[in-house]
Amino acid sequence: MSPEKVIIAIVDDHPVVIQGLKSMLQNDQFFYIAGTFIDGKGILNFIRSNAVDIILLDITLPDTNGIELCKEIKRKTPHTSVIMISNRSERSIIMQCIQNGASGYLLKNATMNELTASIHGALSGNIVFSEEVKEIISKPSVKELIGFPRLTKREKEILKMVTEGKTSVMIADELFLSPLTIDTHRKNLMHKFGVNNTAELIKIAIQQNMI
Amino acid sequence: MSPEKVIIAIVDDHPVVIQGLKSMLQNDQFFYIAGTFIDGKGILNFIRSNAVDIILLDITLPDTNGIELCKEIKRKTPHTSVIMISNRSERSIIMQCIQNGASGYLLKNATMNELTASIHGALSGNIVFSEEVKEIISKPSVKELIGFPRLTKREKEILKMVTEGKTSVMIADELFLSPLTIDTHRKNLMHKFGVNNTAELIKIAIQQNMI
DNA sequence: TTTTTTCTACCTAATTTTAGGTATTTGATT
DNA sequence: AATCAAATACCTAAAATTAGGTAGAAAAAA
Repeated sequence: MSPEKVIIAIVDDHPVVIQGLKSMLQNDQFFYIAGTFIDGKGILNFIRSNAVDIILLDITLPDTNGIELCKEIKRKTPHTSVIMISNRSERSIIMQCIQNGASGYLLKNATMNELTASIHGALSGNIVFSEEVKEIISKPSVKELIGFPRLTKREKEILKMVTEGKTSVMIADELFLSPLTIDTHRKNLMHKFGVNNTAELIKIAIQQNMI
Repeated sequence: MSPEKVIIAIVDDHPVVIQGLKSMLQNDQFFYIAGTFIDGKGILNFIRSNAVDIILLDITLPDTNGIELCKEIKRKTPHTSVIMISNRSERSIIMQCIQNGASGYLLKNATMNELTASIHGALSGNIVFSEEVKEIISKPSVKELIGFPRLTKREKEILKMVTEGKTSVMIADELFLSPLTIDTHRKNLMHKFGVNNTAELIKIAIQQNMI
């Protein structure tokens, strides 16, 4: 491998997509595909001992979600650029990825030209979007203008359990915590979302894809 | 092209997926890819003047949905086998496809082996599924067995207001009813859905698109 | 190392929901 | 006219949530 090549890793749980990306990128002599992975564990393990320039990362993965994984990758190897490749077009998701250090966001219907252009763009330090994504982020909806609050790990965990219909006592049992602690977290969650009861909390959480 | 080759067409709105399928199938000397299409119009037009053995068909397409398209294809060219390729794993969707004449259903995380095996299987007149799909169709979910309950007009109205975060008192005020009446309706709603609290009620209602 | 955030846990009290019922009235269907 | 589903309203009592705090320990960031 000549040193001037761009080292690329692909993370996607769909073999077809991996194959597609690989075959698209192999046409370009400047790209070298160092590895392909079907889950988060695989890529995290790989970057511990291998330098990678670009990671093409799917949002939905079997063992974790791409948004969290992106954060993790940027924390461990900040010099690696992450380009998200997803079929989710919700603005909130795109924004979260950028927040977590992603250098770009492409929908899966992106063309080959968009893909290669994005990689070159990301290498130059730009944040890159496919055409469709650009449109989505350019017009924030009224709802999203408020922005959704940033939740802690624990809060996300408890929010999920609340949407599953579990009571504070049940959650406390499951997490080996005091029910009073769960109540505090619920209180904080409602305060962050600006709502007054569980019903609104769940509705917003589902609408914002936070669960 | 030698006549004994299997003539294949691919329909998917994601260039990456098309590329992936193509590159997977090109390794097999018995397969000939006659065309790739990103929408329903394209393939319908193509089969008017070209014989095709197998169509790999995505569920989600820009101009129509794969389920209807499958029906249309089978109506026009019954000798062509359609294999659905989708990332939707809902039992109801899979069943509809089979109903509409599909010869198989693969999830997008299917392996290359599953793909080629499915094509050969479909050519032999079998209906083929990837492993994961087999599991899904073998065990109907509890939810689907029960089916979702029939709600009365009033119940739907109150369910909607509950999901908006309104308390029984607020709803009662708005509808000029006793709060106790609202409680009864909520009780009946929960009973019909088989849940124990508002959280589960809302989650199910949203998931079933009842609100 | 210092600072800040997050997680933990408690207090009191009011409000709301949930679980068992029962029962009358209204409106449609037979 | 009789019947049945739907809508209304009530009873009691337990369980759960919500609102207003405070505060120490642990973890992460600066």
